[in-house]
Amino acid sequence: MPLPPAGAQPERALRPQDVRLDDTDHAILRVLADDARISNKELAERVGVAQSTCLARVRALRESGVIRGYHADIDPRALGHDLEAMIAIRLQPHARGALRDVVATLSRRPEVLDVYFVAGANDFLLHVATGRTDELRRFVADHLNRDPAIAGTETALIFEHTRAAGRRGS
Amino acid sequence: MPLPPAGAQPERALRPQDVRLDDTDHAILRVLADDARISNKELAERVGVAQSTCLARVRALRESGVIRGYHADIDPRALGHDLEAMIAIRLQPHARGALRDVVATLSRRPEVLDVYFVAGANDFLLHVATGRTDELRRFVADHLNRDPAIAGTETALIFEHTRAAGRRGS
DNA sequence: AACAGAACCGCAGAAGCTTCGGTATCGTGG
DNA sequence: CCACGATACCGAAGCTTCTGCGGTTCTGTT
Repeated sequence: MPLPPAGAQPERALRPQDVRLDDTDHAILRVLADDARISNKELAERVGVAQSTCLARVRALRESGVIRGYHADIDPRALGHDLEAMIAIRLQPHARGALRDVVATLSRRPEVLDVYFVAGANDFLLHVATGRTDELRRFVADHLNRDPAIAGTETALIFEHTRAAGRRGS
Repeated sequence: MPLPPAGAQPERALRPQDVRLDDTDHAILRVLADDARISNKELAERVGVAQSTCLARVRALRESGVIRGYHADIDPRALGHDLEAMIAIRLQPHARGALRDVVATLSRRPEVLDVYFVAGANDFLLHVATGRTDELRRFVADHLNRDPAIAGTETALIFEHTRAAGRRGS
């Protein structure tokens, strides 16, 4: 993968789907997807390139947007969030234009983990985590049912959530 | 948070929901959730403790299971996965006992990103990413519809997926 | 075969990591 | 009220890693 020009970052010169990745890039991504805190030295050894080369590759992947970020995976239970749920939400037909605003507001709530905009009967899904059932009920009542743009919701409790193979570098 | 005894790791002495976290721990988690590749030195400065203390805290959080891992967030489009979907799956009533096996097999597929076990009409949700619509159709046909344990599926294409506030450290 | 451009490597100064001994704080029991 | 142990914190220092740079190799073109 070519390094970006030395001058000011193009920021978005090419979209991630247009970037050409070779085997070394794939190996780097696979390792970092599994352990983002690995040292550059060990990463370089594992993928079989020099440390300096490896560092340049990782930077290029980061700047081109292929790597969107590095995140610690925190157990929600440790934060007092023992309950997770997936909430499917339908908007009022006339309110579709306000979809972005509705979601932006919801995204700022600490209970909300992920937002999925979907096709079909529902407009988007909210992955949320709360302390207990009454807290979840309150979230749905106060922030969803009260909003006139929202036509309906369907809440499904999550018993368990696991990251699968695709998350660990195909 | 107390460090585990020097001897062999208890591995699971206490569950994440029982761990007591103080403000420093919360600050550490907040920073690491946002940028897992930050250096220990800078992390220590941001949360206002010595590097040595910070390192001990992070290790304790990791070993107690509060931090489940560190992962690079890879744009699926860079891997040739331009299409994401959420698939709701119902099992045959008599096949509920085999739920674990069904999911374990599916989890190994590179297309599968997340598995959510849920309550309600559906038994679990699959968050998947594939190259194109025909690849998604093939996945559903070959791995879901063909399985006799699976009673039905509902596929919803994902237009966009964003991480919300709860992912960035309450 | 000569050349240009890109990618890679090793090196070395700079920066960061991690262990260790010492200190402060807190709670308990004499 | 003080001695004591346990706990957590800090600073320092040796060791490791990081990272920019110049030189080299590789690849594809003319």
